[in-house]
Amino acid sequence: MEEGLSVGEVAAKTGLTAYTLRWYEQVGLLDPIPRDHAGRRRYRLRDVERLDLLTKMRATGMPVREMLRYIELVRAGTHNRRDRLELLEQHRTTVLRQISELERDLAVIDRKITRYRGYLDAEQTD
Amino acid sequence: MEEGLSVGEVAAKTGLTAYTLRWYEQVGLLDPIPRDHAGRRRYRLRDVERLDLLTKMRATGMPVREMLRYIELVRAGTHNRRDRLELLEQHRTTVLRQISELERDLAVIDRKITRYRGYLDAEQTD
DNA sequence: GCTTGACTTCGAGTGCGCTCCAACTGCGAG
DNA sequence: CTCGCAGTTGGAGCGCACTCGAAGTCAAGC
Repeated sequence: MEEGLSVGEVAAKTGLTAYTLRWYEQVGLLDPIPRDHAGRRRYRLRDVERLDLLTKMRATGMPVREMLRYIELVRAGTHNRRDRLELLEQHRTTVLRQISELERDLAVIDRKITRYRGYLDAEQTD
Repeated sequence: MEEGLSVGEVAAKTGLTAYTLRWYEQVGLLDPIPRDHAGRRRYRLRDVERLDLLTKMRATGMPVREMLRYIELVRAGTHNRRDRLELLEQHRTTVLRQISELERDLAVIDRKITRYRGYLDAEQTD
């Protein structure tokens, strides 16, 4: 048994496709993944851990461009943790705003739903 | 003063661009907008009201394709209000799931934030 | 030894939702 | 009367985030 996970295993684990995993590596979101003797990727724990964070960033709407900014900070060393923190906190604020806008907009749709329910109840009692 | 609003006025009101408004009409999200004697669009109250709903649908992540399905139901008459209601309720469920996923994913990012704060506090006290 | 299937690379293609360009028209202000 | 601006059309283009096709390699199972 080889060390680390294959691209297919990581795909299954993260919910990303193998295509996307290779593309993430290509654009620099992942560091070059080590290969086995046959040239196949073996993802290490730290690669998978990074993907855990990256997928959460994506899922909360962070653009790939900004994820890349973050990763470049990570690569640059530990002296810029304040910058990373700031980036994450900014994103956090964005997501919270996003959530409250969703709630606000959903309320409008809810009113429409209520209206339709009213029509249908009225029909019922005809 | 003409009846109704110009495309620019509606753009300002809805936050959509004039380009997008024309495109919505073109793809069928809006019924053909009446024109003044010079061929310029004059949006009626009902057009703007529909846009109010459409923008909330979009903002909550409904694909244009599905908005179109809804509008086609609206155009088909009042006998399918049950279908419209179902579509809206389904979207409601989707949005609620979306919100809770955002919250769940944000929690992971929050943990990272907490970690960084910890590092920085430790540095501070060095 | 051959097949199957998961992997490799590179570059091209896709779907979505706009966004813009070019060329033109018509209205109101100065 | 001219200028500038807001509008018109049809079709092309764009940015994003993947997604796929083609052609090839390798290893394990029958």
